[in-house]
Amino acid sequence: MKLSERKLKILQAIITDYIETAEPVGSRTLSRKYDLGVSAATIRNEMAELEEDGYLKQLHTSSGRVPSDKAYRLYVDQLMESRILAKIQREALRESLMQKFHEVQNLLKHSAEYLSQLTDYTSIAMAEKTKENRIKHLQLVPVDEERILVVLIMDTGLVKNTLLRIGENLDPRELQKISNLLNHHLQGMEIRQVSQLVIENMQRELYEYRRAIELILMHLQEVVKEVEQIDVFFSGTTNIFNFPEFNDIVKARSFLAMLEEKELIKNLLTLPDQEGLRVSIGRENLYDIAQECSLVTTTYKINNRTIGHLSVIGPTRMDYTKVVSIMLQLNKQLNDLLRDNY
Amino acid sequence: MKLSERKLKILQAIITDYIETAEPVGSRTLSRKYDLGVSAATIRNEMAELEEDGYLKQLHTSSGRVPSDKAYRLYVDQLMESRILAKIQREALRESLMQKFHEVQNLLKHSAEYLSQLTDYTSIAMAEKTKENRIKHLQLVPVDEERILVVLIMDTGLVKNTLLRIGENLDPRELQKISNLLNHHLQGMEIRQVSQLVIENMQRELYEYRRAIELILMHLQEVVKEVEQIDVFFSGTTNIFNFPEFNDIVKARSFLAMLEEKELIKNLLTLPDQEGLRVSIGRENLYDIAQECSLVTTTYKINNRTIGHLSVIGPTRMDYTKVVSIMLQLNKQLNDLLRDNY
DNA sequence: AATTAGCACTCGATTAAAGTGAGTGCTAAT
DNA sequence: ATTAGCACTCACTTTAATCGAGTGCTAATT
Repeated sequence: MKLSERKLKILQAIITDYIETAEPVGSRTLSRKYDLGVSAATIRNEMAELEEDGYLKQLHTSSGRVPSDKAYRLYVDQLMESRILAKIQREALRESLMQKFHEVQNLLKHSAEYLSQLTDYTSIAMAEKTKENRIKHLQLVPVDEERILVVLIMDTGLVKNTLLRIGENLDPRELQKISNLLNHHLQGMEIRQVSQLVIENMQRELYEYRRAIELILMHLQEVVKEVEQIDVFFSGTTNIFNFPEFNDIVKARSFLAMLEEKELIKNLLTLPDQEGLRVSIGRENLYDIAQECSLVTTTYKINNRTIGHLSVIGPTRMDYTKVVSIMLQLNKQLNDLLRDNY
Repeated sequence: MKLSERKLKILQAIITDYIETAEPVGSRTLSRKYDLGVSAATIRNEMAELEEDGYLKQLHTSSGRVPSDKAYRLYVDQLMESRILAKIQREALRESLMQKFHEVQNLLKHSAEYLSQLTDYTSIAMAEKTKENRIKHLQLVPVDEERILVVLIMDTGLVKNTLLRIGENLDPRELQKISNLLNHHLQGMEIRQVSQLVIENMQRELYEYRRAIELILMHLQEVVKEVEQIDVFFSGTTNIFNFPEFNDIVKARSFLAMLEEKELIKNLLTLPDQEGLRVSIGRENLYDIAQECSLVTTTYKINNRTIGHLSVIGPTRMDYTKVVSIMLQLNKQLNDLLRDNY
């Protein structure tokens, strides 16, 4: 069942108008505001049919109509035309990203900040759990007589450093020796894979430091446990107050409460393994609280392993054109950066 | 002008009741609910005088009365008796903090999480700018052929690591040599103090690596610039929806918007250089938007240098007794931890 | 002299009723 | 097939009426 050219035109006008005004749109407004070449009465008839087909919804008998999730889906898939960001804006973006690139862990976070500024919606940055990350390098750094700093570099660029109070007083040369041994045995492994056997092997090899080795490895296990917590960052959360759909305190509250549920956010962002950019609209989201929201999400990888997601979340009445354009741009720039640096 | 015993008793009852119910309290409720030994009429007369003295406010002629900031101040300074946390709770807290202690940077953040959970208010963790931090140790770690990891340890326990793409291919021994040189010259200095002269000295000393040395130092300058941004973390922001005073969308919005103003938050938390615990009530805060809020703030130091602040923020009608008790406990535990580890 | 009971009064909050207007569906004319 | 016309619907706004917790004042009581 395909929609006629005219129905599409009307539907597009309705969606555009509703995205702009957040008010249910009626036939009269439509015929006056948009040049559709037919009268209000005709539009009324077409609207009735669009409603039958599930593209429009009426809040009550005597109100204008509002696009359904199905309509937004059609809009995103077919009607919308993505704009290209101005070149200046593009280059400013690139500049800013470059500057923030020193610390990999913060890249997503900073990107989220730009994203919420550019789109005026709320943005989410989520770093993937590092469960399956492999050790790339491990370094022991002396801090003072009592303590060392353990620096752990993963293959996805994640760097984790933690203080460890070590009983013995080890000089830098000794530490280097232990570092070398650890690197030799652990490189390319997942930390959780490190078995008792491997530990014993190492202890045998450097018998005089067997206590230190044990301490360090116990410590690493704990650190990894900590790292496995989901790391979610938000920007522009108060932007939702700009949207009439959240103007009621209960809605606003439940939106903000939703953001605090890390598990839920994680599931919203990671759903199917889809390439590039994903738009999920309203009831397409499996959680009740998210069914009046839409998300536009992109996924980032290093070495073909997902390192995180970036997402824009807002009401289903979202300016998809704007958001998608901006995210496509950002996606491109970030991917370039990641490719060049990893 | 001192308040009579009876006035104090009445005032205390009013504050207690208002903190509990958030409703203006009238003379009748008061005489019924609290055993004050006098009739409602007498209370009415006393209340009228308390209002004259600025301890109570009336929203309109025929409403009950509400404590003023002045009343809260009196309450916090004289009437309130801080409870002691149950021993079990105390030990659970200690346990949790210990576990999160691996990374110094995250300690404040995690503390804030506990704080908002325990108090049911919003909590703020703020790390001090590191402008004046001194370099404790600096380590160059090889990552692969092209890049090294620069690990910077400050005397306040802050650790910062950043990737640096370095042109030359340096083997670990060479890197160690440069590390040593850098440490020798830079230890105990503030990064911003590192002058061109120092750099030239080092370059002369290790002439063959002069390019690497320059690169690293340029890089450090940039990193420090980045670190100087204020780092603020919140927990339990949606708790404010539990308070009737923020039940109106405009108030809730402006509260949340206030939190997003990092500069403002910084000024709220750092005001006077006061030891221990500080309570600032309503209009005592210099910013308009914060004048309906109270903050309870503690400051943390390492080596007598401030490393950060922890704060609980909520309506002036805050359960000061609860919040202050909890914060005193946490403060003690954290200080113990910091003393033992730094 | 201090305390208390009694009472008229105030004023925000709640409820009820009336009025408004944008939008619809249907019918008949074009 | 399209459009003008019209009666009808229903959320939203406005106005009026009522309610009730709380006060201040006065006169009686301790």
